[in-house]
Amino acid sequence: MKEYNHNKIEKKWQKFWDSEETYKTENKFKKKKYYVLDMFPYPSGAGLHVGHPRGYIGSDILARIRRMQGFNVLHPMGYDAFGLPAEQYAIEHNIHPRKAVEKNIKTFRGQFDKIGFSFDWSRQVNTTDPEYYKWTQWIFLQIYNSYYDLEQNKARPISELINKLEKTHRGWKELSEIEKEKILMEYRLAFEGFSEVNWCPKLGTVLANDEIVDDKDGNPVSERGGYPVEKKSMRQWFMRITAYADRLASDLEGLNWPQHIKEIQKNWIGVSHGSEIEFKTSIDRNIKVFTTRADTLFGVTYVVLSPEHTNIGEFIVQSSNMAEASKYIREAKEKSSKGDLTRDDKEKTGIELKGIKAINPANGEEVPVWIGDYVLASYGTGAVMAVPQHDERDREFSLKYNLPIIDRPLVDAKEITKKVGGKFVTKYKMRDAIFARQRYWGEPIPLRHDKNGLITPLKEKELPLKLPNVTGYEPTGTGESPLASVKAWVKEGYETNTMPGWAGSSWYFLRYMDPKNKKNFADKKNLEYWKDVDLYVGGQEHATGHLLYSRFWHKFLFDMGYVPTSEPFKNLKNQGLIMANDGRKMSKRWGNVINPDEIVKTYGADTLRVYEMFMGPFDETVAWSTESIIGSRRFIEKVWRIGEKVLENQKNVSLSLTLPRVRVGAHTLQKPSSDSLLKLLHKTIKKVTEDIEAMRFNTAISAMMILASEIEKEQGRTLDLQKDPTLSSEDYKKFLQILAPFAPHVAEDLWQNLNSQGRTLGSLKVRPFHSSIHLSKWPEWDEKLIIDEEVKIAVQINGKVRAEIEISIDMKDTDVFTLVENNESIKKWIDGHTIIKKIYVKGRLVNLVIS
RNA sequence: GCCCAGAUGGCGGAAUUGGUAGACGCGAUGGACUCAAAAUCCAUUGAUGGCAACAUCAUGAGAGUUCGAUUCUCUCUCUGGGCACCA
Repeated sequence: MKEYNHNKIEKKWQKFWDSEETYKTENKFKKKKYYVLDMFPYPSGAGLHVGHPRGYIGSDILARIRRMQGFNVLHPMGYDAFGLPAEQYAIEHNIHPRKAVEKNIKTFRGQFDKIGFSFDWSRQVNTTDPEYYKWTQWIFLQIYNSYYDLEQNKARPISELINKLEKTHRGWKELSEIEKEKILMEYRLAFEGFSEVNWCPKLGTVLANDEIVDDKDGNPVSERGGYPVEKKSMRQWFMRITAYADRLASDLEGLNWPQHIKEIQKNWIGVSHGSEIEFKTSIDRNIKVFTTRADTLFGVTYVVLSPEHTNIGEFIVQSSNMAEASKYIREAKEKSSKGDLTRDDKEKTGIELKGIKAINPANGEEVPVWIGDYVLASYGTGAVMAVPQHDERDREFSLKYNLPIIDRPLVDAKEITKKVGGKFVTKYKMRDAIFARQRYWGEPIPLRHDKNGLITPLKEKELPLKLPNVTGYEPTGTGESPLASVKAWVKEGYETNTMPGWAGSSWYFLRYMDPKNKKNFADKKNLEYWKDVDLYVGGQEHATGHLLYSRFWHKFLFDMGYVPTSEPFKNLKNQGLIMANDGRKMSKRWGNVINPDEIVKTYGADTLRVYEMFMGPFDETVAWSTESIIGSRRFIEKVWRIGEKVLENQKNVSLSLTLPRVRVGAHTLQKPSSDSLLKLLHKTIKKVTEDIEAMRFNTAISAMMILASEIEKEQGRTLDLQKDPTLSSEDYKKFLQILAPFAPHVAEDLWQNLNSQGRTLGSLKVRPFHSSIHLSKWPEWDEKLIIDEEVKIAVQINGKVRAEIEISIDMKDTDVFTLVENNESIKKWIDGHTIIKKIYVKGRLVNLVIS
């Protein structure tokens, strides 16, 4: 018997698949398609650890079974290589980011190849490739040149808006280009604006909210380094994602995604339906408030404005405590470290605007007007009607400042809104997305600014606008992108901000459909054929980032008629994390990282794959245990041993034949499988098929382990007695086929050996080539074979199991009860008792309720 | 604080719509094979009592519904994740 040498076998077949192009996907438009996608990785310098492949193995198993089931499978891989870490790495190692990315991609590819994935590498994409980001820029321009038409509830070209404005607004034509631009900027789906950013002078960079922590005095500092952070207003590019808030929220319902991911997105979008109500005041200014509780309008005791409210100045100048109020606002702004978006949850403060009263439109009551830092300027109208009786925050504020709390009856929200002339509106927590980074390593934004500030988009033929080479990637220290110090760049008037990391990843799944297209981001025919992603596998950390942004872009492309579906990912599955042995996340910093290369070297890729799928449920967090891998390795070895024996037997039979025919082969001349083993085989085929489709890989493997053990036992018995296996090699091949998605190398090796043997005619060697097991037809199970006619059922007395009996599956319940009541071990329990109730659950159990 | 998910042997985990809790794997103990070791195979392995047949108790804690609850309901504890003054 040959030794199981995983290194030899795995290398051999990886080479074979590569040279045979086993996994190459053609656009066969007649064949039914299946698109299995992994979230493409960011190729970091650290390479893959053992946790990364988990999702890829799961999706690979799906890709393989679908291929065998006759689908035309698209299963691509690529790299999301723009972004801060590459730039950081470049600075630290003094190497151009492009070079660093190239190097890291090579490492990644090497690691991928060792694990035996069935990716079609001819479709690889790389977001930093100018041929790729040309289309990222192109999509940006489409978004820039569009607005959201509220009547049609979809995006339309900005030219349509201009037409409308020309017709309806006489003065439009007289406006200067700059003035027009200003107005249009209010509509464009990609627009320029200013925003307060978290500026860290020491790092010379802008930080995201989650990159900031509080130091021991409660002051905001950078997470990295602990340097002070301040606010700074900066020119930015934005994406008007809020235009899609409603559709992004409501379309979630139709998606087959994990419930909690949908929940996270829903909360993030934060839809609330309410009313906008105007309060007249004692000065010549109204205060518009937003409320979801118009029914509490009679309970209003004061009105509060945010310190950043747009009209705050006009109120302050008319108040009798103007100096005090201005001082309060200044302090409030300083206090809010992370911008008004997420003011720290400290104690609420406020100040009354003395001398100004607001009038409750419901009953004409005069109430005081306050400024309070618990009101956010960026949500609703930036002003709130306070009802301490029904709102906890208003109550807290009232208690602190000794404001009255009154109990008034509730009224109908709709009626009262109408009565006071309010409007029904929907508000969202979600903000427009900032679409600019003051960084080098990102897609250049394809726009020109002229001296007067007029913006012109680049023409399509000018794309891609390639990143220029620079001498240094360090932040400029002024907050501007390193591109601002490239003379030629600035001379052309090119935008110096680059796109954020999520730009390239918002549409890459479309590029895989037609990755080499030079005329379009993808050809229409391909887009219509591959349509959308049937299964998307990735981590749940992208719930509010990538998964939301790509839905947004996709909806935009759908509105404009570029893609055939309004949602990109029909089904989504999240793989769970693999923690280290010590229960912590795998990280260089804890020194607990396990490299898959080492596992592959010692145990083999097939073992790694089986183990990672066997560890636990696919979507749950599990801890790595190198100790436990051995179980998966033993299983593979068992499969190997069985295979070697099948091969041996086949050889014996074929030797005894005088004139074997090539096509018939030895196996068909063997005895059919024994009943029980055949039955088990078919049950296993069913279980594995169904489990893979539901991504219950752990139980699928468990079922195959049971089958393998049974086969080996049977082999042992029959070989010892009569040298005649009871499992035909045809049946054994079916087992190999269902194992193939999990352990593609061993399965292929044994499959090829079994197939090529029958083709050897004495000294006449037939070319030992057979089509791959991975392109063979997935075995079917025989429903008739699976049914158990005799079943063991439990007999319970008052819910406690007292005996077990064997009955035929279609026995009538009365007969079953008779059998049970005459059973010796049951008799002793029912003697002297009366049977109150008899329950028979078909094929499962009998329960007798006795007094 | 609010929202979501989860808790089962020494460990990872199984358990169709409520129906024999602990499949499968790791580890452990004993045995076979071997000069020996490795590998492999066999047996045992939730707890307690008993020589045993067997009995009792067990799915984070407590209650409830039910003939029957790991599964459904309520309360609580802990763990993981999300949001964090969104009116």
